[in-house]
Amino acid sequence: MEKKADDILKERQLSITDSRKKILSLFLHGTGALSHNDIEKKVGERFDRVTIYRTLQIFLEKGIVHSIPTADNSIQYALCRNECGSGHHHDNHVHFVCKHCGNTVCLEDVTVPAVKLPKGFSSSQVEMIVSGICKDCR
Amino acid sequence: MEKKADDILKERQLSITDSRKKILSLFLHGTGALSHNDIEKKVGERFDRVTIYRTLQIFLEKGIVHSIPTADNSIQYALCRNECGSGHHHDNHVHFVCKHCGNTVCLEDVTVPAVKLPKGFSSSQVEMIVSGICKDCR
DNA sequence: CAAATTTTTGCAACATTGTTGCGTTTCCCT
DNA sequence: AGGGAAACGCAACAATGTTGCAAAAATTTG
Repeated sequence: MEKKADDILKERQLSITDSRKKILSLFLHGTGALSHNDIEKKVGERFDRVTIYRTLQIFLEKGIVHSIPTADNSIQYALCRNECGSGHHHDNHVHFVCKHCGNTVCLEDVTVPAVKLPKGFSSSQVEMIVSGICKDCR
Repeated sequence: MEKKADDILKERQLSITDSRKKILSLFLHGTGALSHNDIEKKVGERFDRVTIYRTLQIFLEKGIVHSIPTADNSIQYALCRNECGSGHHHDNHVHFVCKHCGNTVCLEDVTVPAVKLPKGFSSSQVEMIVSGICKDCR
Protein backbone atom coordinates (compact mmCIF):
# COMPACT_ATOMS: atom_id res chain seq x y z
CA MET A 1 0.00 0.00 0.00
CA GLU A 2 2.88 2.32 0.72
CA LYS A 3 4.10 1.71 -2.75
CA LYS A 4 0.69 2.48 -4.12
CA ALA A 5 0.73 6.01 -2.72
CA ASP A 6 4.06 6.61 -4.42
CA ASP A 7 2.71 5.31 -7.69
CA ILE A 8 -0.30 7.57 -7.58
CA LEU A 9 1.83 10.59 -6.88
CA LYS A 10 4.24 9.71 -9.65
CA GLU A 11 1.38 9.10 -12.03
CA ARG A 12 0.11 12.62 -11.40
CA GLN A 13 3.59 14.06 -11.68
CA LEU A 14 3.83 15.21 -8.12
CA SER A 15 6.98 15.23 -6.04
CA ILE A 16 6.96 12.42 -3.56
CA THR A 17 7.12 13.89 -0.10
CA ASP A 18 6.40 12.62 3.36
CA SER A 19 3.31 14.71 3.85
CA ARG A 20 1.76 13.73 0.56
CA LYS A 21 2.50 10.08 1.11
CA LYS A 22 1.06 10.19 4.60
CA ILE A 23 -2.10 12.05 3.67
CA LEU A 24 -2.67 9.94 0.61
CA SER A 25 -2.26 6.77 2.61
CA LEU A 26 -4.93 7.97 5.00
CA PHE A 27 -7.31 7.98 2.07
CA LEU A 28 -6.06 4.65 0.78
CA HIS A 29 -6.42 2.90 4.10
CA GLY A 30 -9.61 4.49 5.32
CA THR A 31 -13.03 3.81 3.93
CA GLY A 32 -14.80 7.13 3.97
CA ALA A 33 -14.21 10.74 3.20
CA LEU A 34 -12.04 12.98 5.32
CA SER A 35 -12.26 16.65 6.13
CA HIS A 36 -9.30 18.90 6.60
CA ASN A 37 -10.01 18.70 10.29
CA ASP A 38 -10.00 14.89 10.32
CA ILE A 39 -6.64 14.88 8.64
CA GLU A 40 -5.25 17.48 10.94
CA LYS A 41 -6.26 15.41 13.92
CA LYS A 42 -4.60 12.32 12.53
CA VAL A 43 -1.34 13.83 11.35
CA GLY A 44 -1.49 17.26 12.90
CA GLU A 45 1.63 16.93 14.99
CA ARG A 46 3.63 15.77 12.11
CA PHE A 47 2.75 18.32 9.45
CA ASP A 48 1.83 21.94 9.40
CA ARG A 49 -1.76 22.99 8.93
CA VAL A 50 -0.81 24.95 5.86
CA THR A 51 0.81 21.92 4.31
CA ILE A 52 -2.39 19.98 4.71
CA TYR A 53 -4.38 22.72 3.01
CA ARG A 54 -1.94 22.86 0.13
CA THR A 55 -1.78 19.11 -0.19
CA LEU A 56 -5.53 18.78 -0.38
CA GLN A 57 -5.63 21.63 -2.84
CA ILE A 58 -3.18 19.97 -5.18
CA PHE A 59 -4.80 16.54 -4.78
CA LEU A 60 -8.03 18.17 -5.89
CA GLU A 61 -6.45 19.79 -8.90
CA LYS A 62 -4.71 16.63 -9.97
CA GLY A 63 -7.83 14.55 -9.68
CA ILE A 64 -6.63 12.38 -6.84
CA VAL A 65 -9.48 13.36 -4.58
CA HIS A 66 -12.80 15.06 -5.07
CA SER A 67 -14.64 17.27 -2.65
CA ILE A 68 -18.07 16.75 -1.18
CA PRO A 69 -19.98 19.71 0.17
CA THR A 70 -21.91 19.00 3.33
CA ALA A 71 -24.57 20.80 5.26
CA ASP A 72 -22.38 21.62 8.22
CA ASN A 73 -20.00 23.61 6.12
CA SER A 74 -17.16 21.13 6.35
CA ILE A 75 -15.82 20.08 3.00
CA GLN A 76 -15.11 16.39 2.81
CA TYR A 77 -12.50 14.88 0.51
CA ALA A 78 -12.61 11.41 -0.94
CA LEU A 79 -10.44 9.41 -3.29
CA CYS A 80 -11.32 9.53 -6.94
CA ARG A 81 -11.52 6.37 -8.89
CA ASN A 82 -9.13 5.92 -11.71
CA GLU A 83 -11.23 7.62 -14.34
CA CYS A 84 -10.54 11.01 -12.85
CA GLY A 85 -7.94 12.85 -14.83
CA SER A 86 -6.14 16.00 -13.96
CA GLY A 87 -8.70 18.74 -13.64
CA HIS A 88 -11.47 16.57 -14.97
CA HIS A 89 -13.53 14.82 -12.39
CA HIS A 90 -16.00 12.15 -13.31
CA ASP A 91 -17.31 11.29 -9.92
CA ASN A 92 -20.95 11.07 -10.78
CA HIS A 93 -21.77 8.81 -7.90
CA VAL A 94 -23.94 9.48 -4.90
CA HIS A 95 -22.49 10.54 -1.57
CA PHE A 96 -23.89 9.40 1.70
CA VAL A 97 -23.59 11.15 5.03
CA CYS A 98 -24.54 9.13 8.08
CA LYS A 99 -26.34 11.16 10.70
CA HIS A 100 -25.33 8.72 13.38
CA CYS A 101 -21.61 8.15 12.97
CA GLY A 102 -21.04 11.28 10.92
CA ASN A 103 -19.07 9.43 8.28
CA THR A 104 -19.30 10.37 4.66
CA VAL A 105 -18.85 7.66 2.07
CA CYS A 106 -18.94 7.41 -1.68
CA LEU A 107 -21.55 5.05 -3.01
CA GLU A 108 -19.48 4.23 -6.04
CA ASP A 109 -22.08 1.90 -7.47
CA VAL A 110 -24.94 4.32 -7.24
CA THR A 111 -24.91 6.74 -10.12
CA VAL A 112 -26.63 10.07 -9.90
CA PRO A 113 -29.95 9.85 -11.69
CA ALA A 114 -30.62 12.19 -14.57
CA VAL A 115 -32.61 15.29 -13.91
CA LYS A 116 -34.57 17.41 -16.29
CA LEU A 117 -33.87 21.11 -15.93
CA PRO A 118 -36.11 24.00 -16.93
CA LYS A 119 -35.50 25.70 -20.26
CA GLY A 120 -32.35 27.74 -20.42
CA PHE A 121 -30.45 25.90 -17.75
CA SER A 122 -27.52 23.73 -18.69
CA SER A 123 -25.75 21.51 -16.24
CA SER A 124 -22.08 20.67 -16.13
CA GLN A 125 -22.05 18.84 -12.86
CA VAL A 126 -24.52 17.22 -10.52
CA GLU A 127 -23.91 16.53 -6.90
CA MET A 128 -26.18 14.31 -4.87
CA ILE A 129 -25.85 13.97 -1.13
CA VAL A 130 -28.05 11.56 0.71
CA SER A 131 -28.16 11.66 4.47
CA GLY A 132 -29.55 9.03 6.74
CA ILE A 133 -28.29 5.96 8.56
CA CYS A 134 -25.49 3.90 7.08
CA LYS A 135 -25.29 0.16 7.09
CA ASP A 136 -22.83 0.04 9.97
CA CYS A 137 -25.07 2.08 12.25
CA ARG A 138 -28.25 0.14 11.72
CA MET B 1 -44.38 42.91 1.03
CA GLU B 2 -43.35 44.56 4.26
CA LYS B 3 -46.49 43.26 5.78
CA LYS B 4 -45.73 39.83 4.47
CA ALA B 5 -42.50 39.66 6.42
CA ASP B 6 -44.37 40.52 9.59
CA ASP B 7 -46.95 37.88 8.88
CA ILE B 8 -44.36 35.19 8.36
CA LEU B 9 -42.62 36.07 11.57
CA LYS B 10 -45.86 36.12 13.48
CA GLU B 11 -46.89 32.83 11.93
CA ARG B 12 -43.72 31.22 13.26
CA GLN B 13 -44.12 32.85 16.62
CA LEU B 14 -41.07 35.00 16.41
CA SER B 15 -40.74 38.47 17.83
CA ILE B 16 -40.90 41.07 15.13
CA THR B 17 -37.70 43.00 15.16
CA ASP B 18 -36.00 45.29 12.68
CA SER B 19 -33.25 42.85 11.85
CA ARG B 20 -35.57 39.96 11.24
CA LYS B 21 -37.85 42.05 9.10
CA LYS B 22 -34.97 43.39 7.08
CA ILE B 23 -33.27 40.05 6.53
CA LEU B 24 -36.51 38.32 5.73
CA SER B 25 -37.41 41.01 3.22
CA LEU B 26 -34.10 40.42 1.47
CA PHE B 27 -35.23 36.87 0.85
CA LEU B 28 -38.73 37.94 -0.14
CA HIS B 29 -37.56 40.51 -2.65
CA GLY B 30 -34.59 38.67 -4.08
CA THR B 31 -34.81 35.69 -6.35
CA GLY B 32 -31.97 33.44 -5.32
CA ALA B 33 -30.29 32.12 -2.25
CA LEU B 34 -28.16 34.24 0.02
CA SER B 35 -25.12 33.42 2.08
CA HIS B 36 -24.33 34.96 5.41
CA ASN B 37 -21.76 37.04 3.60
CA ASP B 38 -24.25 38.32 1.04
CA ILE B 39 -26.54 39.42 3.81
CA GLU B 40 -23.76 41.02 5.75
CA LYS B 41 -22.78 43.05 2.72
CA LYS B 42 -26.32 44.24 2.21
CA VAL B 43 -27.25 45.12 5.76
CA GLY B 44 -23.91 44.92 7.50
CA GLU B 45 -23.79 48.49 8.66
CA ARG B 46 -27.17 48.27 10.15
CA PHE B 47 -26.93 45.07 12.11
CA ASP B 48 -24.29 43.21 13.97
CA ARG B 49 -22.68 40.18 12.44
CA VAL B 50 -23.76 38.08 15.39
CA THR B 51 -27.36 39.12 14.93
CA ILE B 52 -27.26 37.92 11.35
CA TYR B 53 -25.90 34.55 12.44
CA ARG B 54 -28.55 34.19 15.08
CA THR B 55 -31.31 35.32 12.77
CA LEU B 56 -30.34 32.82 10.09
CA GLN B 57 -30.09 30.15 12.75
CA ILE B 58 -33.59 30.76 14.02
CA PHE B 59 -35.01 31.09 10.51
CA LEU B 60 -33.58 27.66 9.81
CA GLU B 61 -35.06 26.17 12.95
CA LYS B 62 -38.45 27.67 12.31
CA GLY B 63 -38.56 26.48 8.75
CA ILE B 64 -38.51 29.90 7.16
CA VAL B 65 -35.38 29.19 5.18
CA HIS B 66 -33.45 26.07 4.28
CA SER B 67 -29.72 25.75 3.77
CA ILE B 68 -27.91 24.64 0.66
CA PRO B 69 -24.39 23.28 0.95
CA THR B 70 -22.09 24.38 -1.82
CA ALA B 71 -18.68 23.33 -2.99
CA ASP B 72 -16.93 26.51 -1.97
CA ASN B 73 -17.81 26.06 1.64
CA SER B 74 -20.32 28.87 1.78
CA ILE B 75 -23.70 27.85 3.05
CA GLN B 76 -26.51 29.41 1.09
CA TYR B 77 -29.92 30.08 2.56
CA ALA B 78 -33.16 30.21 0.62
CA LEU B 79 -36.79 30.73 1.49
CA CYS B 80 -38.84 27.64 2.15
CA ARG B 81 -42.17 27.26 0.58
CA ASN B 82 -45.17 27.10 2.81
CA GLU B 83 -45.09 23.39 3.37
CA CYS B 84 -42.08 23.69 5.61
CA GLY B 85 -43.08 23.48 9.22
CA SER B 86 -41.02 24.22 12.26
CA GLY B 87 -38.12 21.82 12.28
CA HIS B 88 -39.51 19.82 9.41
CA HIS B 89 -38.23 20.77 6.02
CA HIS B 90 -39.77 19.40 2.89
CA ASP B 91 -37.64 21.11 0.34
CA ASN B 92 -37.09 18.18 -1.93
CA HIS B 93 -36.39 20.32 -4.94
CA VAL B 94 -33.20 20.66 -6.91
CA HIS B 95 -30.78 23.50 -6.31
CA PHE B 96 -28.87 25.15 -9.09
CA VAL B 97 -25.59 27.00 -8.79
CA CYS B 98 -24.59 29.09 -11.78
CA LYS B 99 -20.89 28.98 -12.48
CA HIS B 100 -21.06 32.27 -14.29
CA CYS B 101 -22.99 34.64 -12.06
CA GLY B 102 -22.49 32.62 -8.92
CA ASN B 103 -26.13 32.74 -7.98
CA THR B 104 -27.84 29.86 -6.33
CA VAL B 105 -31.49 29.30 -7.01
CA CYS B 106 -34.14 26.83 -6.01
CA LEU B 107 -35.69 24.97 -8.90
CA GLU B 108 -38.98 24.60 -7.10
CA ASP B 109 -40.58 22.67 -9.92
CA VAL B 110 -37.84 20.12 -10.26
CA THR B 111 -38.17 17.40 -7.68
CA VAL B 112 -35.21 15.34 -6.66
CA PRO B 113 -35.41 11.99 -8.43
CA ALA B 114 -35.54 8.85 -6.36
CA VAL B 115 -32.34 6.94 -5.84
CA LYS B 116 -31.86 3.35 -4.91
CA LEU B 117 -29.41 2.84 -2.08
CA PRO B 118 -27.39 -0.28 -1.31
CA LYS B 119 -28.70 -2.68 1.33
CA GLY B 120 -28.52 -1.38 4.85
CA PHE B 121 -28.62 2.29 4.01
CA SER B 122 -31.70 4.30 4.80
CA SER B 123 -32.15 7.87 3.70
CA SER B 124 -33.89 10.64 5.52
CA GLN B 125 -32.94 13.48 3.23
CA VAL B 126 -31.61 13.94 -0.25
CA GLU B 127 -29.85 17.01 -1.49
CA MET B 128 -29.20 17.60 -5.16
CA ILE B 129 -27.07 20.44 -6.38
CA VAL B 130 -26.69 21.01 -10.09
CA SER B 131 -24.07 23.42 -11.30
CA GLY B 132 -23.81 24.91 -14.74
CA ILE B 133 -25.08 27.98 -16.54
CA CYS B 134 -28.39 29.50 -15.58
CA LYS B 135 -30.95 30.88 -17.96
CA ASP B 136 -29.96 34.49 -17.36
CA CYS B 137 -26.31 33.88 -18.22
CA ARG B 138 -26.85 32.05 -21.46
C1' DC C 1 27.18 10.82 -7.07
C1' DA C 2 27.31 15.64 -6.10
C1' DA C 3 25.95 20.27 -7.49
C1' DA C 4 22.37 23.12 -9.32
C1' DT C 5 17.64 24.00 -9.72
C1' DT C 6 13.04 23.52 -8.70
C1' DT C 7 9.52 22.37 -5.55
C1' DT C 8 7.71 21.91 -1.10
C1' DT C 9 7.64 22.81 3.68
C1' DG C 10 7.14 25.35 8.08
C1' DC C 11 6.68 29.53 10.28
C1' DA C 12 4.65 33.87 11.10
C1' DA C 13 1.36 36.97 10.33
C1' DC C 14 -2.97 38.02 8.85
C1' DA C 15 -8.00 37.64 7.10
C1' DT C 16 -12.33 35.56 7.41
C1' DT C 17 -15.80 33.00 9.55
C1' DG C 18 -18.29 31.32 13.42
C1' DT C 19 -19.28 31.09 18.70
C1' DT C 20 -20.22 32.54 23.53
C1' DG C 21 -21.27 35.48 27.63
C1' DC C 22 -23.27 39.43 29.34
C1' DG C 23 -25.25 43.99 30.03
C1' DT C 24 -28.53 46.93 27.57
C1' DT C 25 -32.30 47.58 24.57
C1' DT C 26 -36.42 46.24 22.40
C1' DC C 27 -40.53 43.68 22.05
C1' DC C 28 -44.70 41.54 23.74
C1' DC C 29 -48.44 40.93 26.84
C1' DT C 30 -51.67 42.55 30.10
C1' DA D 1 -47.80 52.34 30.40
C1' DG D 2 -45.22 48.77 33.15
C1' DG D 3 -43.17 44.21 33.97
C1' DG D 4 -41.11 40.14 32.14
C1' DA D 5 -39.11 37.83 28.34
C1' DA D 6 -36.65 37.90 24.17
C1' DA D 7 -33.30 39.84 21.14
C1' DC D 8 -29.48 42.90 20.22
C1' DG D 9 -24.77 44.76 20.25
C1' DC D 10 -20.37 44.50 21.96
C1' DA D 11 -16.26 42.27 23.20
C1' DA D 12 -13.56 38.53 23.40
C1' DC D 13 -12.44 34.30 21.71
C1' DA D 14 -12.06 29.98 18.69
C1' DA D 15 -11.73 27.93 14.38
C1' DT D 16 -10.78 28.05 9.63
C1' DG D 17 -8.43 29.57 5.63
C1' DT D 18 -4.74 32.52 3.03
C1' DT D 19 -0.21 34.64 1.81
C1' DG D 20 4.86 35.73 1.73
C1' DC D 21 9.18 34.20 2.51
C1' DA D 22 13.30 31.77 4.14
C1' DA D 23 14.84 27.02 5.04
C1' DA D 24 14.63 22.28 3.73
C1' DA D 25 13.75 18.56 0.73
C1' DA D 26 13.09 16.54 -3.79
C1' DT D 27 14.21 16.31 -8.61
C1' DT D 28 17.09 17.19 -12.40
C1' DT D 29 21.49 17.80 -14.53
C1' DG D 30 26.40 17.39 -15.32
